[in-house]
Amino acid sequence: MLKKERHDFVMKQINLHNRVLTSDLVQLLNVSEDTIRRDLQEMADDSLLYKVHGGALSKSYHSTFDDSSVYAKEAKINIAKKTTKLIKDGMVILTGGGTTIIELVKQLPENLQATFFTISPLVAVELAKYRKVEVILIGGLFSKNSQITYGGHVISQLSEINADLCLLGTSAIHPTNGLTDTDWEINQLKKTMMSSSRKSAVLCISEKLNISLRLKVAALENITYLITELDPSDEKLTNYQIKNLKIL
Amino acid sequence: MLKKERHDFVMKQINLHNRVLTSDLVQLLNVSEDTIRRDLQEMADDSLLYKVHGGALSKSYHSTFDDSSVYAKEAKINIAKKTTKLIKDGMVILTGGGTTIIELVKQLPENLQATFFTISPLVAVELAKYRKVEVILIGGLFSKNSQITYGGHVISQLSEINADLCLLGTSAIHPTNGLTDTDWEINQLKKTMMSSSRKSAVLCISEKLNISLRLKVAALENITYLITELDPSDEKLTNYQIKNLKIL
DNA sequence: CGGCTTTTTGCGGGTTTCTGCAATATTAAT
DNA sequence: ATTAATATTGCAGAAACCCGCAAAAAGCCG
Repeated sequence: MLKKERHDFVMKQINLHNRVLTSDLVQLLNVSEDTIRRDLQEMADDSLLYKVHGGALSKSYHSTFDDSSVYAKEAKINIAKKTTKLIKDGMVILTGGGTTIIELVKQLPENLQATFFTISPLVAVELAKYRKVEVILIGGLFSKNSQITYGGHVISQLSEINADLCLLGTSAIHPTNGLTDTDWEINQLKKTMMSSSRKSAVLCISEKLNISLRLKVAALENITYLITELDPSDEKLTNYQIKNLKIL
Repeated sequence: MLKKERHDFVMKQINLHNRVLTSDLVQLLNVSEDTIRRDLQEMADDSLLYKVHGGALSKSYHSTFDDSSVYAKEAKINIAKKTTKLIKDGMVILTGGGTTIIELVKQLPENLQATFFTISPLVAVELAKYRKVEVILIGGLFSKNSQITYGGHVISQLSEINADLCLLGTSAIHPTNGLTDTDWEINQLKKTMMSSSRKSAVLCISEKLNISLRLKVAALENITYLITELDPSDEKLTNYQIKNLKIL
């Protein structure tokens, strides 16, 4: 293995995962730690990556820190962390799009082994960073607004899936009106996704609570998990305490 | 063993394995290390390969990863601008993935009204910025390496399309061996895409010229346009001047 | 053909690069 | 504060490299 080949390999890993661990590289490339460290050092000198204790990070990842533009990021990370507990090895999961879901994907455990169906290209790209995760992107018309695929073709493919868990972002949720939305297409998609999954989890920042929109997606009774950044005992959630709905 | 013969031998090895070791060549060709080194040095001067400590690497291999920074980008923008002239309102276009294609999409005229089918989520996201462009993302298994969808499902959907123009990035192109690739899946995809389109354009930075890889995608005769950053009259392109292939 | 130049090739010896080891210091985490 | 993981530093052997030289091979010309 030539030095340059190692460097290329490292770059590939970094572009893929946004980070590398020294110890992983030692195993993968079968050389000593010193060699890896020297490699990383050199590449850092060429400012191809950002070296840190234990490995290295993607340069772009650090400089493109306008991730902060994601609204209510803290809350979403909190939600994401709770949600990961629902996800076990071997599961088949169906997901929509949205920043909340993307945040969730970033929080998944490194070695998760699962199958994800998604209608969101961005979620697919993010999921692809996990080695043991199989990603199936459901194709169809591509929506400019919501950055997901939609239309009859998508619906028909979704309806053929049999997933363990369905992860949905939220437009609005209300104690009596349940899950609602404004866009008819998205409404259809969400309905289909829920009926294709045994269980469904609704990821919802607290601001979306107690809002009701025009189109009904599902009644509270048909949701399995409601996940917010609040403590499950928070008083804002008392109205949602019904049988069959687990609040996390 | 004449020098020229050695050089040819080295090129063959490099096209096959993407790399050679000085020590291997010494054994295989039965000459001294110095001779090999001199050979590699000369070939590197002619920029036929990339010389490193211990051997040499394929030019294409090397440039795939990290050279996407500045120099290649200029070339890609140049290619993109030429390619936009092929694209007219009302066309149905099929595209693959890759940075060259992304660059192209960024250069499209603001008010283009066309239909794009693509297997690349990133291309889809980029295309979605154009108001009058309809984007259909073809779904299927999602490849972690190449960031495109692939597999039987994709192939079967591609084969149902009837496009006006097919835009392909290039792994390697060669005067006699035509368009080639290393990955079997991608090979299949490109073949299908070409047969689903009336015309096909190959976007190719000049570094990828005169390189031949293992799997054949198409003969030069079956390509409609070859687009590089060079002037069409550049001598590097003379070997590609055949009937039916328009060089831009 | 015989001398002349040029090219090619191998060799010796000195230099640089690469890589792993060991001892020591630093950092992260509990 | 203690411990385990990770970094740093210097070193040494091996491998690869570079440079100049000279012999052999090939080309050139009268």
